[in-house]
Amino acid sequence: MPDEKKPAFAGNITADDVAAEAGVSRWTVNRAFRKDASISSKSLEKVRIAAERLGYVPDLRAASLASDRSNLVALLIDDFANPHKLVMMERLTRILRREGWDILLVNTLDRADAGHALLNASQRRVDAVILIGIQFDDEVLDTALHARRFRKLIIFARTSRNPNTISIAVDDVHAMKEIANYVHERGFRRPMFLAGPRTSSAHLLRKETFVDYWRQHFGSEPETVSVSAYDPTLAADIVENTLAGRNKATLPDILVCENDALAIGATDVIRHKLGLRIPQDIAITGFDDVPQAEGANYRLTTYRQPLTDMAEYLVKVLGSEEDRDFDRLFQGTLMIRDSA
Amino acid sequence: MPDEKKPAFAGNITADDVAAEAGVSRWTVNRAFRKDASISSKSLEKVRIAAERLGYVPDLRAASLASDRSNLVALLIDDFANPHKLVMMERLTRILRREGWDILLVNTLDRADAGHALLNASQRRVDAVILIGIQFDDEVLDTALHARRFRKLIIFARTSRNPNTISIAVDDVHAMKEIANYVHERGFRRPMFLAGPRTSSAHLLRKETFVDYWRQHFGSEPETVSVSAYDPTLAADIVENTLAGRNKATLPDILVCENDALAIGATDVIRHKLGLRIPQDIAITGFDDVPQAEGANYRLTTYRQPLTDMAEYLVKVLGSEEDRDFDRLFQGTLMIRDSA
DNA sequence: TAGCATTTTGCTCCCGCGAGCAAAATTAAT
DNA sequence: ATTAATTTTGCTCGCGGGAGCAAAATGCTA
Repeated sequence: MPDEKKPAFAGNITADDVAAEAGVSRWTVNRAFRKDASISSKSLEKVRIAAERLGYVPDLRAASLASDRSNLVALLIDDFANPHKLVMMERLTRILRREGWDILLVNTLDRADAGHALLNASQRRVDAVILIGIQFDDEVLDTALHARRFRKLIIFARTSRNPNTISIAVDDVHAMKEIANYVHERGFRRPMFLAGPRTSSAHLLRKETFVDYWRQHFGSEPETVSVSAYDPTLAADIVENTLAGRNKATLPDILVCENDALAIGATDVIRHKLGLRIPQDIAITGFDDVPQAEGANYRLTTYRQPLTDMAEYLVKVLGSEEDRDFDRLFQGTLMIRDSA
Repeated sequence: MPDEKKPAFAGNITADDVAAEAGVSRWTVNRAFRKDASISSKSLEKVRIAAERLGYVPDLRAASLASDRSNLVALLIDDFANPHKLVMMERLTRILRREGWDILLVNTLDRADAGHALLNASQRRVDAVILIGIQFDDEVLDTALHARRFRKLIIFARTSRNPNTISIAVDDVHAMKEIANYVHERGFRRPMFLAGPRTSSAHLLRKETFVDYWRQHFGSEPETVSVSAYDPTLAADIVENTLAGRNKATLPDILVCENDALAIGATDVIRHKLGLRIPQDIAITGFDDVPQAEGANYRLTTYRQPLTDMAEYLVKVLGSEEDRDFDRLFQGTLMIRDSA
């Protein structure tokens, strides 16, 4: 007694069924669903009609198993408190899907979990792994690569020193020098650098570049403070503790932040807890250009990463057979707004 | 001439290789990697060692093909401008992964794309589809269900009237009544309701509930305004256009927003463009309790959804064989802060 | 219309693993 | 020690489709 009111679970319709219905062989049916296959328009039409009637769609697991191509990429991500992650995901998922790539999303809980996350992806036989998390330092990457079961490992929006990876990122060194120059030009003299987690080796680049460049060109040694995650809430706490009780003389005149997540947290606390005005009492710069940076509330001077270009480049890399590893740096744009 | 400096692509090691290495049969190797299988601890150990040496991990595509269980769920999402989506994704991915579910992420570009997105998921033979997008109205759902090739269709964080779906959501009706009562108690008399897209049939519930309840209990008819997406930037524009030029008498005394994304955009523009104080000149309430709602900048009075409980319930539903469809409503919590 | 080149179709043999059963090995009971 | 009960192991067959080749069908030329 079939349950009429509920749509049936149609998982068991196979190419053989369609073949029988259309009066062709199974292989002709499969060819009808492959874009490069040689098939006459007549049988294509017959198959289309039969497939439509039966509600058939090819099984990508089986296709993947037989062809050794999954058309799946794993996206390993963490750091969900950072609003920029949402932007990156949107851009990547949109462009990858447009090019026919499906995405396996893996939330990498912490550094110890990174290996499991990679293993997870391996078992699905993904064609490539894209890392947009921050937990993947060189040590983790090495063990991951040891047991690599995917063709490409791509680090997105972060530079990597590891020779066996492909990295697609903005040119941090160039960017931070541009920021440093801008800050100095605008007359700021006592910058403080607000950095992310110390463990995040790749991002150290921004801090190091800024501090070294400032020291060499403008003499003084900038103060630096570190937050244990790219989380506005944590940044707010640290900034409050660091700056509370300072007076005009001891307060930095600008807070240069490693990214917008930190800058946003800092802005909130500086205005509402410390009661200071931005940029008059203290200016702020960020990095990433998240959507809210442009809004009326923050008007944050920041550095825009060309995410769309980077994502387009990523799909090009995925499509190419070239398996030589390399890095690719993009140039961003300084977005000057009211905060500095 | 093997390339020594680069880790090999180890995709071709199969259970047969491990079997030969360990001196057992292929099936014993596979059993060693299944948790419910009957295997002696001696051969388990032998297999573990051999697998470790060869770098073997089972192929989940093949396992899925043979067992008709993929342990994969598709997560269909859109509306990336809404910060609450990031929170939902974090919670869902964390809990699903903990329970052994892998996630296929699909960015549903627009309403017309919804069908393709579902098809996409079908072809990977996912065990279930989770919808956290807003594009899925009843019409789209019906065509989706027509060709259903997955066992469960779950609508998360939204109620659905469709009888063939499972929905897990917060009790919007109860919530909006609670908000309406609170607003009235605090002495507000001229609320304006800021709603999301008119097409989003499910969310209409919040607006309708608030407006009807207010009219019935407190006499007056609240003004309502609609924004075409849950995007703070768009909300800001609409609010500015709507409220600009109004004086004390014509200005609403409180802006009740359908969710925090709208409330945040409204807050920014009310403060920085219209130059009004919150809550003295105009108060604001939201819905969702996104992380920034608690921050020093917004201090938003809003309604918290019990996301963790909802996600835990979701994995329970996924695990059960029960395929009767049903809805489950959760009770949230009114978070009273400074904005109202 | 014959003769040949070119498409189109069907087929064999895999891809890597699981269900379910029969044979073998181990353990328990008498 | 012998037999029965139980666990462990190996095996056949199938999951749904792809690569690559041979057979069949079609198009083209003279």
